[in-house]
Amino acid sequence: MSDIRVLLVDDHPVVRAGLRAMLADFPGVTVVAEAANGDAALVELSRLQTLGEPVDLVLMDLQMGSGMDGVTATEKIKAGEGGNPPPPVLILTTYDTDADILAAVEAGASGYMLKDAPPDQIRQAVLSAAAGQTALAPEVAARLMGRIRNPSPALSGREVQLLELLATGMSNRAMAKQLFISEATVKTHLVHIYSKLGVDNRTAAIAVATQRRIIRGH
Amino acid sequence: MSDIRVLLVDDHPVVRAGLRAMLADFPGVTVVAEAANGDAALVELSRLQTLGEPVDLVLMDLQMGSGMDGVTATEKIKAGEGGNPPPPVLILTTYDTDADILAAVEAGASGYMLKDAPPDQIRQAVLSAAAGQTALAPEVAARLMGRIRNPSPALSGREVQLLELLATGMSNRAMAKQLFISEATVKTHLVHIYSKLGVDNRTAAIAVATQRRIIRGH
DNA sequence: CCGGCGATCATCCAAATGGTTGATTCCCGC
DNA sequence: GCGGGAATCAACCATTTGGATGATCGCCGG
Repeated sequence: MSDIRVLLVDDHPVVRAGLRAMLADFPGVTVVAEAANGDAALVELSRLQTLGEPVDLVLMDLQMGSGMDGVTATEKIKAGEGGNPPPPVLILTTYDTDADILAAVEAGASGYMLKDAPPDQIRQAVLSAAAGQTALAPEVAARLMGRIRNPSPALSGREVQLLELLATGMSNRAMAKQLFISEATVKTHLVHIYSKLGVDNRTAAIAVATQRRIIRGH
Repeated sequence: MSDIRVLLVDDHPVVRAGLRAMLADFPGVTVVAEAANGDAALVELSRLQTLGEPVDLVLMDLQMGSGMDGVTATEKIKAGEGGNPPPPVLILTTYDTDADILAAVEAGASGYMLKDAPPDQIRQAVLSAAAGQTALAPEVAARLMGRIRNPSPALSGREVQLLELLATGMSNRAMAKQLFISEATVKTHLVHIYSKLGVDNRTAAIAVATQRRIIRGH
């Protein structure tokens, strides 16, 4: 059986070097190309396919300093824009906020690992994802489990989106413009968010959402 | 002349592997130890010194998932807690926010590089820092310049205190009670805070203050 | 095919927040 | 001792937010 052919996507040369070194120690895995962002990744994907050297797995960061972000790139890859058939996408990133995980999974990612994971965990994830299985970091899996077991009122995708804008300090009007909806709708969403989070104003909502890692607090 | 002896400090195994691989390509540089956080770094430093194998340079991330953060670790290293004489500390991190840079420089860091820097830039920085010189990433240098030209007004202690309560989601009335002052005073403070931070509402103030690390957002 | 939920919008009203002006006290530094 | 900044408070007014009610539309699952 031939090696798993991996495409690395990360905007940090240091991280790419680390993954390259790490994957070199895994038997059965070969890094065939690298890219610094989503745009470059799509280019690499189709380039490799036209060469008859398809990629078996994309290992990608979510946050990219410049160019297309990981979620968008994942969507495009899964839509077949990088050449068919689309390879599994394994997300390897720094943060484990609900919003990030949800977005990645919805975009079609096959796995979600954290960069502080030990090499062995990363190895397992790479092999699983390449084999078409789902690979979630224990922390991530636990979070999703807790979310299912706990009837903690789940925020809808739109509500999380609102929360994220909220945390940047935008007013209702600004959010309405940004999302192309009316202020009335923004207010409706906010009321729902407040009741689900058990708070009664926007700042408290941000505090709780940040604490529960629903959104990122950096 | 013997090699520059480097201690790597980063909570991500992937990043450590990347730096290790990268530094291995630099002639005259040897990685003698690694640590996942500030506490471990201090232990390593004194351990190596008692072994008569002192460290010439500490290459450290600012954000560490667990344990002592980079700024605190830098302070302690410079205070001689890792064994004397304290080695130069080169910060290699992801973010270039004003507060981060300031804090690192004030803590005594000899340099501040970004992880998305090309290997060559990192190599230069390592050599400079080990030679006792200051090494700043171009982006960072530019930012510091802009900061000196355009200094932002400092918040008073009371104002920071207000901000902290604000970030927990408290209303003006609640903060007034908590601080034993009137709502009017709370509002006055808030207005001052807004103008100093260049915002016009409380959520934006929290966003800016969190980003600048005036308050902690986690 | 029907019920429920998410997303959208409207209206009305009460409460909180934001902005302004002006004033007092205290303390620090020149 | 005087100027200035920090901290305190008041009164007023405009704007924003919060809360309640009700409604439409589209989609998904039983």
